[in-house]
Amino acid sequence: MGGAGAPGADPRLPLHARVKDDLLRRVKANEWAGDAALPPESALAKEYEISVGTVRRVLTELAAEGYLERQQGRGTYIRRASFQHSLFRFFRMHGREGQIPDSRILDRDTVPAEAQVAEALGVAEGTDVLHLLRLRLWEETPFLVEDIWVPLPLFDPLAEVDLTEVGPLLYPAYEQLAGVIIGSATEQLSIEQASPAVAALLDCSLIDPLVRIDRTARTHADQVVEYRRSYGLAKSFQYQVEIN
Amino acid sequence: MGGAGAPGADPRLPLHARVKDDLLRRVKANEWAGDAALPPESALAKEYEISVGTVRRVLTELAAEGYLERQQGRGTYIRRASFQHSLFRFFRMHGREGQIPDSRILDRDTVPAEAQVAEALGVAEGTDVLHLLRLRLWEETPFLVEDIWVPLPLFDPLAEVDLTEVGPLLYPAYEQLAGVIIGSATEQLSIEQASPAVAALLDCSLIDPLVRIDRTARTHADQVVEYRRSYGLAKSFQYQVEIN
DNA sequence: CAGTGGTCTAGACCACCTT
DNA sequence: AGGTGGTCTAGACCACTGA
Repeated sequence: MGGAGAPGADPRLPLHARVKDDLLRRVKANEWAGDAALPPESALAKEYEISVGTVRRVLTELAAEGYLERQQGRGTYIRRASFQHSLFRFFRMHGREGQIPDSRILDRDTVPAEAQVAEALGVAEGTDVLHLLRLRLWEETPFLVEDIWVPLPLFDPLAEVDLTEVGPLLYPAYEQLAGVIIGSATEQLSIEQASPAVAALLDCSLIDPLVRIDRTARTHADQVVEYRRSYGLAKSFQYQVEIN
Repeated sequence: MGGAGAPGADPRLPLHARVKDDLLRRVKANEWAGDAALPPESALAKEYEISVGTVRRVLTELAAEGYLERQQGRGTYIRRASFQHSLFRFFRMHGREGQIPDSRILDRDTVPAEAQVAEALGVAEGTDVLHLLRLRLWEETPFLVEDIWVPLPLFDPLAEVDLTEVGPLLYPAYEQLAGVIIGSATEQLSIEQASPAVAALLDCSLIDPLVRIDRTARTHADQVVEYRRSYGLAKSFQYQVEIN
C-alpha cells in the first residue's frame, strides 16, 4: 500500500477521508463477505501505514453511517440486511405489529421492458426483464398487489428457481439467489382508481380509491436492481415513515 | 469543578458522556447566548479537568447532533436557525420541485389537550397546549389543512408573536421563537373521508378521499415538541420517501 | 487466557480566521 | 501574530468476548 490507501484519491484530502473512501469501497465490493469480521484496528493501521487512532475514527464514522457494526471484544462487521431486519426496514405498511404478511407469486415471466420500467431500471426500452406478479395477504385476505421488475441476466436464478422455495420475503431471496443486497430504496406514493385487473385481485369495486406505491430499490453501490409498483386498498392502508 | 463536570451524574458513565450531558445542559440553559462563542477546547479541558481530546470528542458529537456549529479558526457556537437546512427534510409532499408552498395560519388558540394530542405530546390530558390551524396553498389553491399542537409554556413566544411575522415554514419559527430545533419526526399516513370542516377548507366533496398524515416531531434529544395532523386531497397527492 | 474494541491522555503540527 | 479548531500520532489502561 502506498501510504494513503486509495491510490486514485486526491492527495490533498485528509488521511482519514482517503482511508474512509477506500474502506467503504472495499465494504461495498463485498470483501469480508459472509460472517467474517474486518481486520482489527491494529491490522488496518499497519496495512494503511497510519496510526490506530485514525483507523478508529474512520471505523467509528462508518459505523455511525450504518455500514459497519462494532462490538467490543468481538470485532467489526459489515452490517447486513438481516432477513428479519430488512422487512421492517423496507416494509412500511403497518397495521399488524411485527408480522410478516403471506405472499403468493401469481405469475412470473420474461418481458420486454416498457418505457417506465426501462427508465427506472436504467436499461434500454425493450430489453428483456423478469416480471413477477405477487399478491400479499393477511390471513387469506389480499391487501396488496405488486408488479415487480428486475433486470436480466442478473436475476436469471430467480427466473428458474422453484417458486415454492421462495419465502414470503423477496429481498432475502435476492441475496441468496442472485447475491444482490438491497441497500436503499425510494418510494413514491399516490392515490388512484382501481383498474379492472387489480380490482379483481383485491376484490374491490372500480370506484374504490387505491394507494399506489412506486418503489425503486438499489444496492449499496446505488445500482438500481428492482422496480416495484404496488396497489393497496386505501381504507386498510397504514404507512409509517421515520424522518431523521 | 469536581473532576467530572456533571455532579449528579452516574459516575460509572464514561467521562465523555458525563461531560456531554453537562455541556448540553449548559447549552440548553442558554449560556453563551447571542453570538458568543463557547470557550475554546483548551479552556473547557481545564475547566472539566480532562484532556483536550475528550473535549474534542464531546464537541464533535454535539455538533453532529445539531446543537453546535464549529468552524476552524473561529470557534464553537450554539447552532442558530439555518432556514435552508430544515426546508425539504421534513416536507414530503411533492409535485412542485423545490418550491415552498404558501402558508396561511387561520386560527391560533390555547386549548386543553384532548386524549390523542396529550398522548402524542407526552402531557396530561387537559393540559393547556397551543393549537394552530393552518392552510397550505399552491398559487392560492389550498391543498393541505393542518392542525398543529405544541406544548406550553415552551411555545409561549409563538402564542404571542405577530403571525404576519411568521414565514411560510414553521420549524425555523420554532427555532427563532422558542429555541426548539426539530431533529426527527415520524409520519403515519392513512386515507379518510373528508369531514365537513375540512371539505369546506379544501373545497372538495364529502365523498372525496383524503390523505391524513399524523406527524410527531422531536428534538435531537427525542423530546416530542409537536403533534401535527394534516389532510390533503388524495387526487393531488404525491409523497416521496427515501429508505436507507 | 489472548485479542478485540472503548476510553482517555499528551503533544506535535497544520489550516484557517481575526486583529 | 495569536488563537482557534482540524489532523495525526503514540501509548496506557479498561471492558468485553470467545476459546
